[in-house]
Amino acid sequence: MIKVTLPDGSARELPQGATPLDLANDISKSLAKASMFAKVNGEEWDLTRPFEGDSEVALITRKDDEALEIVRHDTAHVLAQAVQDLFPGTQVTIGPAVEDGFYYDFAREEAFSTEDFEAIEKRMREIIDADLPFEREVWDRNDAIAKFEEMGEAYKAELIRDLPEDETITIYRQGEWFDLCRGPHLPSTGKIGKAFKLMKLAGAYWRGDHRNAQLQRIYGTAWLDDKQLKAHLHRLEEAEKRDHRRLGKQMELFHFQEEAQGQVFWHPAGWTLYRSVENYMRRRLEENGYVEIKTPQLMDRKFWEASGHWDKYRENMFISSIDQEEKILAVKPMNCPCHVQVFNQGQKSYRDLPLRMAEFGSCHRYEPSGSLHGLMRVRGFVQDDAHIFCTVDQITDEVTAFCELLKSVYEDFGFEEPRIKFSDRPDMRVGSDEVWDKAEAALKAAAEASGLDYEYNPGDGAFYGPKLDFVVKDAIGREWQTGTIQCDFNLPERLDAAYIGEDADKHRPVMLHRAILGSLERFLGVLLENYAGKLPLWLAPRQVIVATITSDADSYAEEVRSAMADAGIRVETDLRNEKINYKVREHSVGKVPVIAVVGRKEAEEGKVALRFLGEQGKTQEIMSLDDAIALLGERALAPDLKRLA
RNA sequence: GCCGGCUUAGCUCAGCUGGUAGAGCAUCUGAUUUGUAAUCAGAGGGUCGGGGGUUCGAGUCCCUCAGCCGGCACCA
Repeated sequence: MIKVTLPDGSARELPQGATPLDLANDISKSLAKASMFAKVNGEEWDLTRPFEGDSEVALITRKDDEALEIVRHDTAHVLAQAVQDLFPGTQVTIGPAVEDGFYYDFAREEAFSTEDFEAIEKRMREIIDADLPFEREVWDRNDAIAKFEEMGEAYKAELIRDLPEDETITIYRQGEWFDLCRGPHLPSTGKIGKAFKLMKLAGAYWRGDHRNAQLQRIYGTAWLDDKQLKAHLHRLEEAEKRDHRRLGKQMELFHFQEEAQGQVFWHPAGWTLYRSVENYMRRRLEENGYVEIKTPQLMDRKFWEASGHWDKYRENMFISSIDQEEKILAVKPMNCPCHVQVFNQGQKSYRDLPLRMAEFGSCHRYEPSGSLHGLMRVRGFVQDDAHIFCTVDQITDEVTAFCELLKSVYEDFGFEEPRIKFSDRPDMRVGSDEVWDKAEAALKAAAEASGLDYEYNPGDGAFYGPKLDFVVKDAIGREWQTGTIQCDFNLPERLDAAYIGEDADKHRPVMLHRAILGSLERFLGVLLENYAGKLPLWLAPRQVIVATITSDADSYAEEVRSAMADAGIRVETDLRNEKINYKVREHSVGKVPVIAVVGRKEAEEGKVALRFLGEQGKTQEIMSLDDAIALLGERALAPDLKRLA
């Protein structure tokens, strides 16, 4: 007999060779039915895998979050079997569970088509209906390699070869078909259910390296039941509606065209929004002790060579030359070398530090064509960039102050707290290891002093220093980096930045590269998606539409518009010969936050009827024009100005 | 950049196996003066992404280029 202990501390005796499933059945039939897999002494364990002696056991049921992961992983196995059944000669590679579903990467000469999905899904359902048991087998390493090679599964053989020597090689069978897999799996394919759907086809490099062969990836989504699946598909549809590219068109904010690939044509409404954000940011920077500068678009390549950008990013830099001159100018891909030029003018003293130098810096980068994505990834963009020149001792305070400012800005824009990543030295970098040790230690200490909750992202730092990145999510869960702060001991050296210390000697300052919004373009994209286009009053390009009910109210409407405009409200009239229903609908669809309805009654009484977006069905607020102006004027203030008021 | 898909009116999209293009909305014109999410009627609008080919004939088939979309890779 063996003794198993459950999480609540209770213990049971089971015969030798008993499995977690036996345990579950011993407790109750319903538990056995709901169980998906087990954790035995902390290790993930199939329900049908016998205990290996006395154990501590936790049964994971459908209610647990981890259950979904198993279902997805199992669905990936079923997908692989279905594909190999239908398309002989296709090699399998890897197929993990991911957020919302799973994928499987296949190697096959011919391309799959989404038209194949129907047949594949059908075969998958057959495999699930067959209720094939998942059977775990431990194999000898060399036998496994030989077997997979014999089967023509070169990728699988390579995977096994690269596993650590002491790793137990397990394969899982489902009927005739089997795959190398660590497990665990459900007891049988029937337990997976059918709440899955193949979603999309994509290319993906073997082991994520573009120098390797490209595989064909099939993405699917999988859930515990149809209701969850439907809900997920519905979420995707809703997310599509708040795609900033679609909103940009609907709200006439901006457009793109192929003659200026990756660059934005801002329309009047979009530019109004852009300026609201920029002006807000400018005030926040000023309030926080920054000075603002503006530097050239084109600069001699020698500065980029000195900084190291030319070596690392030459391929991604636009250059400019002119017939009359030999020299090559680079269109600036970033602002730091320019800021060092400003810093280097005149002699700086330790008393000047920390010097916080900001620029709404317009930059251009030749981003790979496949990476361009609406406003989120462009070739021409503006950063709310700044460089803080400071001493080593000042790093912690400056990082802390920066993080505080960033949090406050994000709050003003209505964002949840962003995810934070700490990235250290990359393989391709400048500077000695000693300098990197210093920079990483300083940044980490500062992050910890600021009480940041960050994840470690090894090897992903900038080539000149480690960084903290701030990441937000878009409408369909894709993540975009916005803010950043980077600790740099290298560029001051390479670009010869210096200040005179207390000791009257020359010293190198540390540069903290930092941005809060990152690229204004990207931030606006994220902002639009975050609000699904329904921007708060202070950001809305058109804040109020004065809509008339009959033409009798035209002159009064103009009076209202003019008074509101004088109070600084962005307001327009709609005097068209249309029904009020029509106007209300059109401006609501157009995401105008406030519609001021005026008819004969309002004109006679000097009032307006305010209707607020997103409050459909709620009664309008009727008030005097003066009260309306006071109310809207106050509500339309940017959050920082509201705090001052 | 790589893999796959898409590109038809200002916008959103139909157009089967090849027989010289269609809807809704928008626009314009007229009528209607209207009380909180689409008033009615009429009209105009397209070298079907560019180039090349097959064919008696191409929006439809083939090649090629570009852009966009979805991933991957990249992201100072």
